[in-house]
Amino acid sequence: MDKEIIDDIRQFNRFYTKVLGLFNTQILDTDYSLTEARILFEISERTECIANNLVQELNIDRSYMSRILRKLERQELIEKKSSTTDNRKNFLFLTKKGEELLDKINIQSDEQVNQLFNGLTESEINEIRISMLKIKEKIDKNKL
Amino acid sequence: MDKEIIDDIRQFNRFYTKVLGLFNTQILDTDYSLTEARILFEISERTECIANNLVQELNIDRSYMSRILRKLERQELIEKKSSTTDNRKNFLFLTKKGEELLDKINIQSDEQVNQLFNGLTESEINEIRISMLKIKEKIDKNKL
DNA sequence: CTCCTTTAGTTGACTTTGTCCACATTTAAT
DNA sequence: ATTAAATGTGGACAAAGTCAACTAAAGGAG
Repeated sequence: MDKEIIDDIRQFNRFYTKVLGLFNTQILDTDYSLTEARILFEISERTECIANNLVQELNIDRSYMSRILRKLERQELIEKKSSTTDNRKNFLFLTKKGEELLDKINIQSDEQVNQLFNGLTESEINEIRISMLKIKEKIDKNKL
Repeated sequence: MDKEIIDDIRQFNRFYTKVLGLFNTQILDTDYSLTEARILFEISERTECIANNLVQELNIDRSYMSRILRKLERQELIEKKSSTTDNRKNFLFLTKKGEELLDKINIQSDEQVNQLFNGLTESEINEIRISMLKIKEKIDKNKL
C-alpha cells in the first residue's frame, strides 16, 4: 500500500478526530457525557439490549459499564428487566424520562450537524454524504 | 437540511468513532497514550511550536497540557527552549529519543492503516481515499 | 511612561473516566 | 457431573481532564 495513501488516510483520521471532538464537547451542554448519550441511543435502537452488547459496541470495560448503567438507573433514565430465559441477563429499556432526554439530545445533535454544514450547498452536502457512505460501506465490507 | 442526510452523517460519525477507537487502543501498545503520540507528532510537524499551539489544535486544557509536556520533558522525549524574542514562549523540540519514539509510532500507525484496509483492492482503497479527501476539503472550506 | 488587557504557562485541588482483578451466578459444553 | 464460558458486580486504584487562582511577560492606548 502506497505511503502517500496511508498519509492521506492518517491525515483524515487526525482531521476527523477533531471534528468528532467538537461534537462531543458540545454534548456536555446537557450535563450528560457523550458515552451516556451513546448508551441511551443504543438502548433505544436495540431490542432486548443487554449490558454486554453495549460493552462490545462501545468498547467499554464491563465493570465500568455496570456502574454507568447503575447511575442511569438511579437517575431513572433506564430500567433493567431480568430475562426470563437467562437469569444472567438484564434487558435494558429507556424510561419515559430517558426517552425524553434522548429526544432532546437527538435534536441537539441534528442541530450540530446542521451547523457544521451550513454554508455548503445541497449538492456539496450530498457529495459529503455519498463519500461517507462509501467509506463506511468499504470498511464494513472488509472488517468490523 | 434533509433528516435522512443528517441521519446518514450521524451514523457515519458513530461508525468512525469506533474506527478511531480501534486505532487508539492499539497505540497503547507503546506505553504512550494517543494524546502523547499526537503531541510528539505535532511538535515534529511544526516549526517554532509552542504549548498553546497544541492546546488549540488538540483541544486540551492549558493546565493539562502543561503537565503532559512536563512529563514528556522528564522522559526526555522533548525539550523546551525559551524564545529569545518573547520570554513567555517556550519552543518545543523533539529530542533524539523523542524522534525515535515517534518513528516507531509512525511505523505502527502505518501498519494499523494497512491492516484496516488489507483485503480491499487498490481501487477500493483509492475510492476511500478520494472520499476522505472530499470530506476534508468540503468541511475545511466551510469551517475549522 | 503608566495603566490596562491579552497571551503564555504553571500550580493546587478536585472530578470524571477508565482499568484491573477477584468474585458470584447462571448457562453451555463435553 | 465437571468444566468452561458468559453476564454482571464491587473494591481499589490510576489515568485523564477540569477549574480557578496565580505569575510573568508583551502589547497597546492614552
